[in-house]
This record gives sequence, structure tokens and C-alpha cells, in this order.
Amino acid sequence: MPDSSSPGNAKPPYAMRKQPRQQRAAATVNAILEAAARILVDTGYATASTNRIAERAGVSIGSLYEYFPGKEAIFAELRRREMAIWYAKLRAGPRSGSPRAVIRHIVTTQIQYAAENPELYAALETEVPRAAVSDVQGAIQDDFLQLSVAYLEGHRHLLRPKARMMFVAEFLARWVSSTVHGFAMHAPKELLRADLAEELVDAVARYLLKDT
Amino acid sequence: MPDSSSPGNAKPPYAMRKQPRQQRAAATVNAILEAAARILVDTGYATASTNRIAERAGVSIGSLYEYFPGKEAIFAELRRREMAIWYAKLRAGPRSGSPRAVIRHIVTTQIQYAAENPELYAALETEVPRAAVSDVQGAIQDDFLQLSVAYLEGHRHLLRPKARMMFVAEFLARWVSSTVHGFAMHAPKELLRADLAEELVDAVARYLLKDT
DNA sequence: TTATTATCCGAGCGATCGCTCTGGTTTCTA
DNA sequence: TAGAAACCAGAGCGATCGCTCGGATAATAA
Repeated sequence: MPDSSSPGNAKPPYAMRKQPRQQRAAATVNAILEAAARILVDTGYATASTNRIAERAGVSIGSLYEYFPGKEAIFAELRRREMAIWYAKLRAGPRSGSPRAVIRHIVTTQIQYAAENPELYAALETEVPRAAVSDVQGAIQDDFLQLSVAYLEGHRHLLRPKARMMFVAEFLARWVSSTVHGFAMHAPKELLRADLAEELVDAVARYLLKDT
Repeated sequence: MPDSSSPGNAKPPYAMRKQPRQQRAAATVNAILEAAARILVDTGYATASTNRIAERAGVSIGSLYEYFPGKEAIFAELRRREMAIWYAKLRAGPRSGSPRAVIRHIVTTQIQYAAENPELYAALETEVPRAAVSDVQGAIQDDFLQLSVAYLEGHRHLLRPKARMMFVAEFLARWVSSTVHGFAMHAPKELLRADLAEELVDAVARYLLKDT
């Protein structure tokens, strides 16, 4: 039996080793993350070895390992930062207001964010090992879900009757993000077509809102 | 300048080297593909080296390279076969009939297929290099799109007015597949909830059909 | 049968991988 | 201004990678 062994053989080191304390160190970390992003979109996750990342960042391999325990952690951190940016934009929008306006804001935010750098967006979503960000992702998603449910229940009189708002919110979130994500992956040029956002808003609104 | 060079440095060998002519050879190829699938869902694409695949398949590394030029080609072939199965199921359904029935068939086919092996479905969709299957994928997608457009235009009197059916069809296809795909990736256990299929059918129908 | 083709095996090469470790340089602190 | 702490560099180890090649074995054709 050649492979045998390994009780639970997956042990992922996903957190940074330490935070940079000086500006130059922060610059080093940024250079590493930027290089990783560039390599990811240029030649794919498979080619993004730690040696290559360090070389492209103009940083020695030793420095890289000062801050990151491995390549997974680099991309996990990259994803963390990108998700924080996206969520900040999302929360900056209207928290109350007509459902249609809220829907439009969520949809356009998602689309615009994805359109800024579709390759990076898609690659991060798909190529970074899931476990690497499931906690952060989970936290943000839970937050967003809670907000959504609260909003939906506060506007129940405008909505078609739905039994379990939690499921509706989850369904909606998955629907919008997955669709945008699908376009980003397979047809990035169509992301900015005016009709895409309109159709998506329209579809969600018709699903969710009472006929007027 | 350390890296310099490489005019166009991406040269992907994605096709099989040769087709098996005898049954034992076909069995070898199948064993390789199955081992690749198992490793993919168990420990991820990154760990699926050709050596490990051959070992897990009970096949020597030499035999593997008889048929495949590299790991990308293995997963490309795997994906080709899976997509063929899915599309066969899809086309076995009602080609004419009420829009709602057709929508339901498409949605449930997609969901059931994804639910059979969500991890494999999601991993194949995301981890296999895109270029590896873009031609096959493109062919099937074009076929499906053409069918959809024909159907939509044949039932225009039942639909809400839409200008460009081509875009509508593309939007719909992306919507349904992406949403199912999103669930498969992030919440595979919810794929088989009865309400998921219902909500999806409902949403698509409301978007597409005239009020009755 | 014999000749030919198809299939399979696996040792092992060179390249690259992840990663450490030692030692120097810069910045902060007292 | 001296010592401590933070930071950076890069040679290089052992492991694994992709992959080839020469030769054995099994199926097919003559």
C-alpha cells in the first residue's frame, strides 16, 4: 500500500505570519499581493509559485516568508482585502428607500465591482482554495444576509407573499452574485452592457415585488 | 531583467494523445479519469499531479503519458465527458410544450445533475483551466442557445415583450446555470431542497412570461 | 505460427517546488 | 548615540514535479 497513511492530511496555513509594522514592510506586503494578482490573471494560479511571486514583486523569497506561510495565505489575504472593498461599497448605498432602488444599488455595485477587473474577480472567486476564506466570507455573508432579511421584513407589504424570508434572502444573494460571477468568467465584455443591469434588476423586482 | 523573454509563453496541450483501440486501454483511460476525479474532490486540483493520478489509478506513469500529454488534458477530457452527459439529459426533455414545463425541465435537469456530485461539478467548473474546454463548451453552448432562441421566438405571444431574444436567451442560460453552480459550490446541501427548484422556476417564469 | 502493432511498466533525469537559515541593513527606542 | 527590534537578501536543501525512454508483455494480423 503505497499511499496509505495520513490520518487527516489537510492542514492549511491561511493566516499571515505577522503584520508589517513599518511602512516599508507594508510596501513589501503590497508588492507581494500585487504581484500575486498579476500572475494570477496573466498565467493562472498554477504558475503562481512563491518564488515567482517574490521575483515579480522585486522582493526576496526570504522576505515573502516573513509575512506569509505559503501561497494559499497570499491569495487568501488578497481575497480578504478585495471582499472588504466590495462590501464597503455595498454598505455605502441606500439602506432604506424603495425596494427597486435598493435592488438597483446592489446589482449595479456588484456589476461595477466585477467589471473593474473581471479576470481577477473571477479568478479569486474560483481558484483560491475555499477553506482559505470561508470564515471571512462567512462573516460578511452573514452580515449581509441579516441586513437583507431585516429589510425584506420591513417592506413585506410591498412584496409578494413569501414564507421564509431567510431562504428568500439567501436565494437572492446567491442569484445575483452567481449571475454576475458567471458573466465575469465567461463573457467579461458583456458585464458593462446597459441591458444586463436592467434585465437583472427587472428580473429580481418581478420575482420579489407585488404587481403594481 | 530576470524573467524577460517568452514571446507568447502559453502553449496548452489539451487534446488526448491518442484514442485507446483495445478494451484494456479504454479501461486504463477510464481508471485515470476516475482517479483524477477522486483526487480533485478529495484534495483539490493543486494536489492532482500526474504521478499521483497514475498511482491512484493503479496505472504506471508511462501508461498515463501514452494517452495524455499532461494533467490539463486529463481534466479537459473529464469535463468533456461530463458535459456530454449533462447535455444529453437536457436534450432528452420536452422540446415543445408550455414554457413553464420547458423551464421546469431545464431547471430541474441542471439541479439534479449538479446534485449528483456537487463537489465534482463545482470543481470541474472552476478549477479546470478555461481554455481547455472553451471550444467544446462553446459548441454546446451555441447549440443550446440556438435552440432556446428558436423556442422563445416560437412562443413570443406568451412572453413579455423583449427586443433581442438572443440576449434574453443568453441572460437566462447564464442566470440558471450560474445560480445552480453557486449553490453547488457554497451550499451543496441546499441543492435538493424542494423550494430551490420551485423558486427558480417561479423567478424565471415571472421574468419571462406575460401575466395570466 | 510468426510478425506487427498496441499496450503497459517504472527507473530515473533535470527542473522546479516550498521553505529555512544565516547574516547583513535599516529603523526605532532609550 | 548605542543597543534592540524590525526588516530584507539569497544560497541552497530535500522533496516533488513533469515527463522520457528502453524494454517487457499482450492482442491482432498475416
